[in-house]
Amino acid sequence: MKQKTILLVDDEPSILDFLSYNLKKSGYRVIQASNAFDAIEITKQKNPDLIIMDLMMPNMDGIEASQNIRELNLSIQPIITILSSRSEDYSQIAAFSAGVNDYITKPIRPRLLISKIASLFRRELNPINKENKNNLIIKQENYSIELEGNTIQFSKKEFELLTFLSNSPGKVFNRETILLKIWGSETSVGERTIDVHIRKLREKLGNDYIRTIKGIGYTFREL
Amino acid sequence: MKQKTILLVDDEPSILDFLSYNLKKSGYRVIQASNAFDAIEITKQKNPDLIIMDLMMPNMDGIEASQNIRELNLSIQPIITILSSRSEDYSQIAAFSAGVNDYITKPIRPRLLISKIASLFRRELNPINKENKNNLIIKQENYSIELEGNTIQFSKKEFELLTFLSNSPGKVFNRETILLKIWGSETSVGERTIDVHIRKLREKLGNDYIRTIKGIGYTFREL
DNA sequence: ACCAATGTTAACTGTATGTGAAAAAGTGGT
DNA sequence: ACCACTTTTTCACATACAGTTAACATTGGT
Repeated sequence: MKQKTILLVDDEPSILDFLSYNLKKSGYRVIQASNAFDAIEITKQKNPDLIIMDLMMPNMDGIEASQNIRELNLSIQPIITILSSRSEDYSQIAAFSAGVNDYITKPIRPRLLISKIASLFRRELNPINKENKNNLIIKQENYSIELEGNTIQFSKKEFELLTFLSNSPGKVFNRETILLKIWGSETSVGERTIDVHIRKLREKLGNDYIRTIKGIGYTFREL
Repeated sequence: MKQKTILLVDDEPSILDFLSYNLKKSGYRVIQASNAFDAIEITKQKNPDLIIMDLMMPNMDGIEASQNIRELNLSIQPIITILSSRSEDYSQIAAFSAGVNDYITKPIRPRLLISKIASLFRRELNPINKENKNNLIIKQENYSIELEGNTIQFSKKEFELLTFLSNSPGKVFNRETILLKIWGSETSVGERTIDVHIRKLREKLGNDYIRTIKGIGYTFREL
């Protein structure tokens, strides 16, 4: 699926560069900010999947910034991780209540960081159900599924949308979120496009699987 | 009392053996696993009382494994303890939010470990029952509610109103406040609209949850 | 017992979504 | 480079439903 975007926030350029280099090498898209205010602005505009933010910064510290970001009430909440030096680790409790998801202490070991990030993202993926839930078997390989014995072919977009929804049965996704997750943050495609794809899915699956929550979005039927 | 079963999970055989020896000597039944996947399987099958798991393991780390185990929703939740070396202690926050009960740092002092385990078993009363207080579970992401086991669907406005009221049980909100919070400051919508929505909520939930305080407003039942 | 506040029902309406068809963009073979 | 074909997106119109209103019924506090 879509490449993950990470926002780095630190007032020390050397740390920004060091982290940036390591993260890019691992295939992430990286955005940098040198202070908390920029970080908040960028978060609004770019919807990063993960924010790694220094604790000590001039003007506004990472915890305050984190709180501000949570208060934006974005429909897709970024994962927020705070960087701190060992001596500052007393503030972990405050951090947690400010909406921080994780905590990393300096000095940073690149390999540990990368595996930690991977694990954070894995944890974000909701219950993974490629399983046979109600006769519906999803075959990743060839964009097809088996429904009550019959194999149904899907196009790429259809398949992505279907698996995205069905990976979190019951959870309601708004259009904004769907666009971001399937199309990515760059693309600007009309919202009605989603409807059309939903319709195609319903055409193939029948009307029982995808439900519309008017004013909110779509959801894959629970159970 | 029944003999307690402890599941040890570590990729280093030497640690497994070392711990195993000490625990068995203290009268515990010990099962070993060398990776997280096996650990999850064994947990399903053997229902250990306590799991002691290394933090750093290939493929899946202890915190992730812990989360996976919690998500199994076993009727008897094992106590989960994470083993980590001193230098990794930044991850404690992530650990606790993943359902880990305790944390042990290497190097391990056998006598300390044994007494710690004993104390863990003593406070065995799992306070992790945030479920069914008043049988009503609000699933924010699904725009749905579980009431005594049944899932009930709500429309957007209904859901907003319900969550607003139920977030402050016992507190009485007047119509003005409700309008402001749910409809916003701009909109001018007749006051009777609220009544209609309240009625729809009561239709779905029964009359026991939302109470009218005549002349003042509405309140969600306390407790 | 009164009457203002709230309950209830059904009809109305605007807007979000459904739908068909056609344009645009992508893909692969010759 | 071209064509045939598939996928994706757009557009224009139809429809359904959530949200609202209005009209009437009922309640409960003074």
